[in-house]
Amino acid sequence: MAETFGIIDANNFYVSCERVFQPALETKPVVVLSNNDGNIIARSNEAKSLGITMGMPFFKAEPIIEKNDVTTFSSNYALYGDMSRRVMDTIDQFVPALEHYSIDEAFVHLDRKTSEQDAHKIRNTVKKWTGIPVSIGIAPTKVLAKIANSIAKKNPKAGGVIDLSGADADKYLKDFDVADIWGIGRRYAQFLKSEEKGNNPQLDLWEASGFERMREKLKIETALDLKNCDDKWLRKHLTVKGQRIAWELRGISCLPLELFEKPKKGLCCSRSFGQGIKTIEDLRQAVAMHAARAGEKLRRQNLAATHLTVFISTSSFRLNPDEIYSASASRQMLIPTSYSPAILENAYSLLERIYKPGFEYRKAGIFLSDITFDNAKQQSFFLKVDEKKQTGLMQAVDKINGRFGRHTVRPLAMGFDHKWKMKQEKLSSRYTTRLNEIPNVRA
DNA sequence: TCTGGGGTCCTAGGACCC
DNA sequence: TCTGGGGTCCTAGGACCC
Repeated sequence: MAETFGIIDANNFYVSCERVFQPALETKPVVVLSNNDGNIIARSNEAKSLGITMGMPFFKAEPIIEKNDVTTFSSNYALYGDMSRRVMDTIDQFVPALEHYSIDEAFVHLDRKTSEQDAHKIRNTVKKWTGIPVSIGIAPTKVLAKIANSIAKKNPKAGGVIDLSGADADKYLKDFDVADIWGIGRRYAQFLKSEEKGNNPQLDLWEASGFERMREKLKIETALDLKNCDDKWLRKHLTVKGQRIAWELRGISCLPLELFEKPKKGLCCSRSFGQGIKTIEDLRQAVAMHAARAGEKLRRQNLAATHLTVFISTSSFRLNPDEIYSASASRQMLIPTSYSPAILENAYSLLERIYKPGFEYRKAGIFLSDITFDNAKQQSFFLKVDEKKQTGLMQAVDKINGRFGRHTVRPLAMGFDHKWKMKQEKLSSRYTTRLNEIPNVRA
């Protein structure tokens, strides 16, 4: 029997998290900024209607923000991560299967007969227990459920839930912009909507012999257009992914629920700096921090990595090409490891290879790949490591940092005077994860 | 002055093997 | 001098997601 999918998606999630702890902001315009207070990454509906767009650089939005008294927050991932866990735990109690798709979205299976009532129950409970408002889309496939969800968000009358399982889905699809379909990005949307003949010599001949020419591009504007699109054409221009989307629009499920977290294939720690830095000493500190973070991430998932890449770059917004430089170097380590000092040592020597004086660097990072499970890793014949000691040391470090906050224990190499540290001028408290930042309530 | 930080999947093309 | 048809693996690049 066909399944029924639901997608449960928090409304303006980061903004909603902030509002839970500052209810006075409920009807006010609010935005949340990316790391380094660079771009706008979440907006309340009030902020959206002021014309603040997703991804807008903060300095460009600043005039609107000043003028309309928009409340602004630096991003507080400790808070959002914890709120996300609460939302997911709540949903989990109501559904037979849940895929934790992103920090603010879960795909679920629903009982077809009671899906709509169940959705309302989930929505109300999540709001009551966590304070976070969510919208729910229901449909026989994930792509359709995403569309239902997006319609639910835009129509206050829907009460936060739209069910597209009925036979009249086309009624919605014909008004749904192809650009807003899950899996269709800017490039594909532009391509689909264009109407050009392209340059196919075969078709030239065809046309020359008096037949009407088939178009290379088709002017596909809506979800309904894409649903009715020719499979071969789609496969050719949008690869199998495009074809799957069309099938999903037709109600044929191609994308199952992913119930188990797949082990990561690569792991990246990088950050741009609050200000430009020039010396290799400062870069070393930043790289040391990323090495420590990367080790921590690996250990938390019981993974180990063999391949290490270090990269540094200047700002890409520089106008003078002489001031732009970016480079990376990588190496295969001898054995898969999650031992921070080993990652650090390798990262340092890679950094030496790519550093060039005379540039103002804006970003550094490391990337780990060739990732295996820690207990399955292959030992090197040549390298004898006292693994027990290393594991013990890292466990102690992780435990202390978990209890007292990140970087309580850290490599000395990280230094103390962090010129490169990220800009976070409007950070809210970690209300839910730090005892000394728990809110006080006067009753 | 000021522009995020993670990830995934797919394909084409080259190198190499028999 | 001429000349084949398969396969695998790897990488780079391009698309997408939140």
